Amino acid sequence: MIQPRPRTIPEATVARLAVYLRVLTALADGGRSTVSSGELAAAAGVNPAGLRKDLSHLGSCGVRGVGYEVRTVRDRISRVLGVERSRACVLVGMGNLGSALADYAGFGSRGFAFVGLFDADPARIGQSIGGHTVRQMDELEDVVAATQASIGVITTPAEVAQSVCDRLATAGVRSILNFAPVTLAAPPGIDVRKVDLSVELQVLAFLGQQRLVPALDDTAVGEPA
Amino acid sequence: MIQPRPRTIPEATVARLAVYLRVLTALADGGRSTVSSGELAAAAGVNPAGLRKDLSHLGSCGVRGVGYEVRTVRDRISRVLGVERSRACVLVGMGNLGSALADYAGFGSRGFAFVGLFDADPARIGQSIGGHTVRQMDELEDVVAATQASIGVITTPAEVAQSVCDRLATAGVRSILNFAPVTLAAPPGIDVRKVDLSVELQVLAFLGQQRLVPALDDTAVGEPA
DNA sequence: AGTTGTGAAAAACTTCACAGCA
DNA sequence: TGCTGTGAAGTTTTTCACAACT
Repeated sequence: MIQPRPRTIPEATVARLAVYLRVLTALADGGRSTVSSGELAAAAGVNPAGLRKDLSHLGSCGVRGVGYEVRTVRDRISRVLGVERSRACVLVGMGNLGSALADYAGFGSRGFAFVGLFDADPARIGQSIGGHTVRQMDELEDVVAATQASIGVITTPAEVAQSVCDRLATAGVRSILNFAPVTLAAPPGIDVRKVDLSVELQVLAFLGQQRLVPALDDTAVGEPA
Repeated sequence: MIQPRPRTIPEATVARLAVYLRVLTALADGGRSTVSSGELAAAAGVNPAGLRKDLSHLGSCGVRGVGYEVRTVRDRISRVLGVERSRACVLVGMGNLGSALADYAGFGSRGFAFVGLFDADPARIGQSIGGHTVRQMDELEDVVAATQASIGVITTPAEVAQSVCDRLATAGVRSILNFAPVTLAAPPGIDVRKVDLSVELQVLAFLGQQRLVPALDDTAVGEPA
């Protein structure tokens, strides 16, 4: 039984492919035609062998002794990641973070189009952010249905995030990116991914602190000096 | 105080501890005195056995047959994560995202204090965001030195992120959280952590698309067109 | 009974090392 | 020669299963 390419690409690989795609796009724009795994890996901050293994998941297309053809690999990653077709996203919660996302041009070039911005605060409704008008929550279901939006982004306060999640799921969104600092429960079949900025900072702080400790080995963790 | 425990807590565990801490804080505020690993795990979105293993890294303190004492575990995680003492952070790049972070109250309660906001754009200098005044880049080194800031957050455009990173590192910052969509090179001993919002969306989109595909099995991903 | 703490098994991921090919 | 592609080894992380304890 021949199964040369397992149909599933590891999640860790997918995340890195997105990074490679960015680097390759920049290289292609700069007129570069080939790269070696070493150079590409350095630019992406990963190990060269790992990069080669990642690329091998897309039925890889390097040339031994030479390297990878920039545009070929770029296009192949685009195709696998589905960047080619644009995906409709709705964004709920137009506070500072929501506004920042709505206004960030980088998403458009990566195949994401915000087709609806929503907020519960009447003061924000009607405002224009990143070329879109903020709508009231009532319209959420209709917009999702009309635009076939498949992705929802939640940037609301934590208290309402779950109910927004429920509404998005019911409305037909299939993937949710959650910035609210709560763990969301979603029906099976709905993919929820969480980005927690405080957690990132805390991990960073912990690692930084840990780097200093191994000398003073047995002083307990929290001794104030 | 004997310390038979290995001094290193796995990074994956650290990230989850931060999540548990949030849940425990909410429970404590709600007057709850004990939780089982099952309930806590559900609230944090993880597997109960994994949660127990995570907590075991802090010399765990559950009661068999009963569960964990909410405040005890909360305090212990706080101590290990170093949330108790406040950490000085500087933030460079006061666009939408930078402003959102500066204005987010959640950081303060988690032990992070922004002690300096910086931007290169003269139009932004002097503005007040989240109770702090935006300063010009010239002052970066002085502020880092004066405040002993150990964490730097980069929310600048990609093009200048590397130079900001270099300046932060030279100024004495030891950990950097990078939101700019580039991979930064930093001197050894400096910890860089990256949050890439586009990558998160792309992974989400890929996983969503992948869920639909397994039917059409052999239409190859990489047919050279 | 009910729940923790943890060794041991399993899975996922990373790195190494080198064969294979241009 | 130089660089890719990949099996194999190594490491980390997750999951399981159950003894230990209240």
